[in-house]
Amino acid sequence: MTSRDDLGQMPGHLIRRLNQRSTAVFAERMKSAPVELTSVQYAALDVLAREPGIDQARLASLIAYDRATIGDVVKRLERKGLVARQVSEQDRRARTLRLTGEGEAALAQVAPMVAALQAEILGKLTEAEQAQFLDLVRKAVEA
Amino acid sequence: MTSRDDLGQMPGHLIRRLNQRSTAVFAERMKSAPVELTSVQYAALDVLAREPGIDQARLASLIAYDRATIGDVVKRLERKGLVARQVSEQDRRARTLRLTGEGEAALAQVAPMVAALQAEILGKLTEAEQAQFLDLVRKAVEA
DNA sequence: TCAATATGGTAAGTATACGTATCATATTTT
DNA sequence: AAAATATGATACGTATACTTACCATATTGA
Repeated sequence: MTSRDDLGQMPGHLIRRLNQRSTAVFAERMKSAPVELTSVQYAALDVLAREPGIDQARLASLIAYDRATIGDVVKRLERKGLVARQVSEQDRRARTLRLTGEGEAALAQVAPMVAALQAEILGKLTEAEQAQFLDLVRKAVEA
Repeated sequence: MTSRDDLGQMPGHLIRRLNQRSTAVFAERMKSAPVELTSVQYAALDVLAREPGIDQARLASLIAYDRATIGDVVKRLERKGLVARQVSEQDRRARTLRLTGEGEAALAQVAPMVAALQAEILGKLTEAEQAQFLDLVRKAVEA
């Protein structure tokens, strides 16, 4: 054929397709949720439940996004009434973030669904393979 | 702590971060390339070199994207002068795609860099682990 | 053959994602 | 304290990504 490597064997391509599958499964399952969230929005709510009062920069660093992206995500969560934003008293540049009551409720309702859907993302693998895979990914993205 | 699963252990989150690393490595290496391509643009060129004359729908299916996304990708490649688009004679709805001379040259220059960068994406893993990882991903995204 | 259906492409809308620049405010350095 | 630097947030630009709707053209079926 050609001397070029097959695209379908390249890590980058395979990883992209797996991520695609992951987001597709997430979106599909969320269709039947009381509050429809994207996976990024869920991640943000999850972190804010654990660490209320952090600012956007810290939120971004905790879920590994850049500030610009998180700004928009938070804006949408605020518009949905799930997150409240407030100018920090210690640092007037920063906005501290908190879940609203509605945000807490949404997270509580959605969390079990999200936990359940995780296995489906790797549904083509046996349980042993899933565990192995997760070990490898954790190592691959390690700081 | 809480009863919720740790985000950092969830497949979806880990896969997203790995994909993030993958695209970051790609973009970083491309900065020193003669023609700067995104990974999707590279994938499109690669497929068109192997199968000249296919239309956008077929291209989309071969690299696992939807038609709308590929439409924009092709538009940008056409604007860069790397791909030529032509109304199909067999099917007037379809546009057949071909690399231009410039597109061929760009692909030839970039292909070795792309092949080389793949190992870096999984650079935190040993070679044996990389092979293992790829086997698992291939199985996970299998049709 | 003509209606029903399917398919290729585009348009519009939404949501990521990131780089760079800019502004406001903090912190550090001199 | 003034200057230099760093940092939080936003704005803007570019590029994915996917859904739904729509138009044009093909194919299928009655």
